[in-house]
Amino acid sequence: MSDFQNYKKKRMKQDPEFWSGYDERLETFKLGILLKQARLEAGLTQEQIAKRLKTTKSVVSRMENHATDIRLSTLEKFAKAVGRKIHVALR
Amino acid sequence: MSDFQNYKKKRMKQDPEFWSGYDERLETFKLGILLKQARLEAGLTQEQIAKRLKTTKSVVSRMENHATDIRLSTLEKFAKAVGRKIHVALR
DNA sequence: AGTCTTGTTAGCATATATGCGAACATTCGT
DNA sequence: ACGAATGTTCGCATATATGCTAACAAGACT
Repeated sequence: MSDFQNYKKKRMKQDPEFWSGYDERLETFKLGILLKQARLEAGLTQEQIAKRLKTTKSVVSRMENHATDIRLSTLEKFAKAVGRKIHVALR
Repeated sequence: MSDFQNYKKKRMKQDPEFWSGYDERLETFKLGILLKQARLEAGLTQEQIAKRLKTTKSVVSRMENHATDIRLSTLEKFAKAVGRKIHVALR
C-alpha cells in the first residue's frame, strides 16, 4: 500500500471530517512525504537525522507529519542533513 | 544595473563585513528576488499585494527583503496573491 | 510472553516570524 | 523644485514554529 493510501486510511479513522479541508492539507502532506522520502532514500532513521541536526527524533517526526508551517531555514537544515538542497519556485 | 548589482553595491556601503557571510545570505537574496520578480511580472505594487493578503505594505516589503526565514504558509499566501503556486523540491 | 527499534504525540518553555502603525527614503512625473 | 506614489525600516504586540522530555504505539524478532 502506498504512503498516500496509508495516510488516507489512517486519517479517515481518527478524523472523518478530514476530507472537507482536503485541498489545503494535501500540500502539507505532499511536503511531508517529500521529506520522508528524502530521508529514506538517504537510508537514515529519524533519530539519525535528529543527531545531525543536533535535536531529537520527535522534532524530525513533526517535520514530516506537520510540515504545513515549516520555516524555510528549517527546511534547509533538513535538506542538508539528507545531503540535498532545497529548490523553491513560483510557477 | 541588475537587481543583484544594485543589492551588492548598497549592501557594501552599509555593511563592509557583509561578504564574509556571503553564501548563506545569497539564498535569502535569491528568494527575495524571486518574490519581487513574481510580483512585478504580475504587474502589482507591494500595496496591491498587501491588500490581497489583507495586510500592509510593510509586511510585503519585509517578505521580499528578509525572506531568509519565511514560513511556507506565508510563501504560499504570497504565491496565491500573484496568481502562482510554490513548488518545493529536494535535489 | 518480552524487548528492541522506530516513529508518533502531547505539554510546556523559548525563539522567531508575523502584523501593525508611523516615520523615513526613493522614484517618478509634472 | 515639488508632490504623489511606492518602497523601506523600526519598535512593539501577538501568533506560531521550534526544541525538549516523557509517554505511548507499532513492528520485528527471539
